[in-house]
Amino acid sequence: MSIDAGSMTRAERKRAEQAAQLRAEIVDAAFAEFAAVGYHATTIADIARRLSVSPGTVYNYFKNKRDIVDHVVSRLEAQLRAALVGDNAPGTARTLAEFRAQTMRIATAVDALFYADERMARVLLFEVTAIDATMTERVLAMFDAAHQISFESLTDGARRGFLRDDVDIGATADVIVGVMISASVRNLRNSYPAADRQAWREAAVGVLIEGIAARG
Amino acid sequence: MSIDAGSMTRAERKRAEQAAQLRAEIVDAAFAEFAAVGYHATTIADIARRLSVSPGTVYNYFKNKRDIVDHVVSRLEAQLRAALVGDNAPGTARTLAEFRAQTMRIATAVDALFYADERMARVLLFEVTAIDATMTERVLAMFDAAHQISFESLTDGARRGFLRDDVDIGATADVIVGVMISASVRNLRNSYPAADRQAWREAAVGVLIEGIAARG
Amino acid sequence: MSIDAGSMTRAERKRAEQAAQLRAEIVDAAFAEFAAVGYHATTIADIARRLSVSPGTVYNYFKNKRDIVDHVVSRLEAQLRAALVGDNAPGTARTLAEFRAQTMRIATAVDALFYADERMARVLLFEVTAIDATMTERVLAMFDAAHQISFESLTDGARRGFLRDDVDIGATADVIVGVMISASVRNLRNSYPAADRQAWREAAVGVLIEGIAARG
Amino acid sequence: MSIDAGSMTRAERKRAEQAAQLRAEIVDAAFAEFAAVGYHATTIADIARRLSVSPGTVYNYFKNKRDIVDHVVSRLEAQLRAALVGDNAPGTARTLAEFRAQTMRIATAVDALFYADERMARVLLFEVTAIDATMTERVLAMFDAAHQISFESLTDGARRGFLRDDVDIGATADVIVGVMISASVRNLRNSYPAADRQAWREAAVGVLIEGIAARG
DNA sequence: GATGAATGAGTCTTCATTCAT
DNA sequence: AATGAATGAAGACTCATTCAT
Repeated sequence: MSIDAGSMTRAERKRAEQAAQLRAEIVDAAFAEFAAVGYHATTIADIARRLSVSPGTVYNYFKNKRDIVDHVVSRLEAQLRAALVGDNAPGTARTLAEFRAQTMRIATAVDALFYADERMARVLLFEVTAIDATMTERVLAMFDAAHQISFESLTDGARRGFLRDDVDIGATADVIVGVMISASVRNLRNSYPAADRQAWREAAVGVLIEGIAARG
Repeated sequence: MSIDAGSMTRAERKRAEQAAQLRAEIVDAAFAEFAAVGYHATTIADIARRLSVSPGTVYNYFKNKRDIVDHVVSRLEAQLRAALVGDNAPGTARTLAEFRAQTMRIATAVDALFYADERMARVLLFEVTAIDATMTERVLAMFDAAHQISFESLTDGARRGFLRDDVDIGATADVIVGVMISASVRNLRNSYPAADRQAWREAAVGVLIEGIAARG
Repeated sequence: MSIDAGSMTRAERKRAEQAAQLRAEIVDAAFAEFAAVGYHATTIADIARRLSVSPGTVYNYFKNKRDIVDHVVSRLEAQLRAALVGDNAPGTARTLAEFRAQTMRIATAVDALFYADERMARVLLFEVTAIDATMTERVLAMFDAAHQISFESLTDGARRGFLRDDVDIGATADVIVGVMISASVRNLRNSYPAADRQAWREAAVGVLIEGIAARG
Repeated sequence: MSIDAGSMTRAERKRAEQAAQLRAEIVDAAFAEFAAVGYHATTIADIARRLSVSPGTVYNYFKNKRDIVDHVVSRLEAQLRAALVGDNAPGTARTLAEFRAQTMRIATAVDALFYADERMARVLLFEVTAIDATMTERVLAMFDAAHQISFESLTDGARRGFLRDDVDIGATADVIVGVMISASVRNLRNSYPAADRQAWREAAVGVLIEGIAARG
C-alpha cells in the first residue's frame, strides 16, 4: 500500500499524487451522491458526472461500485475514530469533574462530526446498512467500537471511585452509544442551531452523570 | 378501503375475507424476505414463491413493490405503537416507584417486540431507510413518536414533583429513545438470553432514573 | 428433466409444450446466428430479434449466453452421435465387404450431416472452441468418441481376420477421424455437388481399406 | 514498409532494428497470450504487461488488435510453410522408398512444429478461426496449401509409376491433410512422448502408403 | 381472481483505442 | 518513441410490471 517515494522519478510522483487525488475525489463524489439519493439510486455515471469524468475512469480507480462504498465507509470510520480518541483516550480522567469534561469533549467532537455534515449520519445509518450483510457488520462494528471506548472509560471511573460501583457498566455504555445515535438521527430531521446543540449535550451528559456518579 | 359488510352476501364476505388474508400473507412474506436478504435484493417473484402464488397475483393486491413495503412498515408501526401505549399511556404514574415500574413495562414491551423478532429491527433500522426520502421520513416519525411519549411522561413526572425540575426533558427523552435504538441494534449482533436482557433493562432504567429523580 | 405429464392439466401441458418449443427455437436461432457471425459477435438481442422476441425473454429460458451455446453444442453432439451409431454399431461387420459397406454408411451419414448444414462444421470446429477451455474440451471429447468407435470397429475387424494384424489400430482410427474433419473443413470453402461427394467418399474409404485390408 | 538501409545512419539503423525487435516481441507475447487464454479474453494490456510496456506502445507498432493477430498468423504460416517445403519440395521422390522417406520427413517436420509448441495448434485451429470470416479464410487457405503440396507429390508419384494409377489423388490429399489435423488436435488433449509419436507417424504413413502404393 | 410468460428500460462493467505529456 | 490515464461505446443481464388467457 505504501509507496516508496524514494524510488520514484519526479514525474511518477506527480502522477501518483494526481491519482491519489482523483481517487479521493471519487470517494467524495460517491459519498455526496449516496447521501443525496442513496446507494442504490446512485449510478456510476452519476458519480462520474459530478467530476466531469467518464464512467470508465471511475473503473480505473475502483474495482466496482461496491468497492467505492467500502472506501466511503472507511473514510467515515477514520473520521469517527479520530473524534472518539484523540486526546480523549479512556482512563485519563481522575476526578468526576475531569470525567464530565472529557465526556463533554467527546460528545462535542462526535456532534461536530455529524453536525458539520449530516450526510455522514444519513449514509452511515440509513444507506449503507441496506447494501449487504458485510456492510451492515462494518457499521455494527463501529457501534461496538464506540461501546468499547465508553466501557473502558466507565470501568476506569468506577475503579477510581468517582462513579458508583453498583452501576452496570455494559448497560451504561449502551446508553451512551444510544444517545449518540439518537442525537445523530434526530438531527437529520430537524437541524438545531449550534447553541441549542451545546445545551442539549450538557443536559444529556448531565442526566447521565447524575445517574452514575458516586453519591456523597 | 373500508368494506360495507352489511351489503354483502355470504359468498362475497367469504371472498373479501380470503382477500384480506392473502393481503396479510403477502405483507408477511415480504417482511420475511426483506429481513432475510434486504429490500433491494428481494424480488416480487421471491415474495410470490414464498406463498406458492404467481407474481401477477401479488399485483392484484398491491400497486407495486413500493406499496408493499409501505404496508410492511405500517404493520411494524402498529406493533410498536401498541407496545408503547397500551396501559402505559403517559401521565398515569403518580410516584417515582410507579414511574419506574411504568418505564420498565415499556422497556420490556419494546424489548419483547424486537427480541421476539429481530427482523423488526433489521427491516426498520437497516433496510427500509435506504428506499427513499419518504420512507426515511416515516421511520424518523416513529422515532419522534417515541420521543413524544417519553417527553409527555417526563413532563408529567416533573409536574408531579418526583422528577428533578431542572432536568432538560427534551434531551432526556432523546436519551430514552437512544437507549431503545441502541438495545435493538446491539441485539442484532449478539443475541442475549432473556434473563440477561431483563438485567440489562433494569440497569439501564436504573441509570436513567437515578439521573433524573428528584433528590431527597 | 422429464416431466410427469400425467399430473398436468391440459393447460399446463400446452404451456409446457410451448415453452419447450420456444427453448428449441432459441437454440435454433442462436445456432444460426453463431454460424453467421460467430459466437462473440452475436448479441442476445440478435438472437431475440430473429424470433421477434425481447432480449428478456431469452433469459426466461436460459441462464446466460454461455448456457445457450451449451445447448447448441448438445444438440450438435446428439446429431453427430446419431450419425455415428444407429445401425452402424461397431463389431457387426463379418467380412471385408461388410466392413467396407459399414464404413461407407458411416461416412455417408457424417457427410450428410455436415453437408446438409455446413453451419454445423463452422460452429463446432471454428466458433465454439474459442469460447473457453470447457467448451474446447467438449469438442475434443466428441473427436475422442469418434475415435473410440473407429477403434472398436477396427479391433473387431482385425480379430475376425479381414484386416491386417500388423496395423496400428490407434493410428488408423486417428486417420479416420482426420478424414472426417478434413472433409468437413474443406466443404466449408468449396461446396461440392452430392455426386462428387459420393465419389470422394468412395475414394477415401478405398485408400483406407486398401491400406489396412489383410493381404491375399 | 521496406526500409532503405543504405540511406540510414548507424543510429537510425540501430533504432530500426530495435523497433523490428519490439514488433516481433509483441507478436510473440500476443501469441503466448492467445494460446493461454484465447483471443477474445486477451486484452491489449495483457500483451503489454508481458513485455513490461504500456498499452500505448503496442499501438505504436500495430494498428489495432486485429492487426496483431494477423501478424501472429503470418508467423505461423511461415513456420508451417517452412516445415512443408524445405528439401521436401514435391516431385523429388523417384521411388516408392524415396516417397515414403519424404513423406516421413514431412510428417516429422509438421509434428515437430506442433509438438514443440502445442500452442500453435491451439491458436491456429481453435482461437483464430472465431475472429472473423477473413481470418477463417486464411486458415482454410493454409489447409489448402497443404493439400496442394500433397496433391502435387501424389501426382508426381503416380506419373512415375510407384503409386497406383487408379487412386483418387484429390481425396488422398485430403486424407493426408486430415491426418495432420487429427494428429495436432489429439495432441492437445494427450501429450504423447516423442517415441510414441514416431511410432504413430510410421504407422499412419504405413497405412497410407499401403493404400496407395502400386501393386506388384 | 389467478396465472406466468413477455417485456424492455436501466446499469454495471469491460476494454480497444486515443492523445496529451 | 513511450507512456498510461481517460474515454465511451457496447453488451450482458435483471426484474418490476403488464396483460392475454
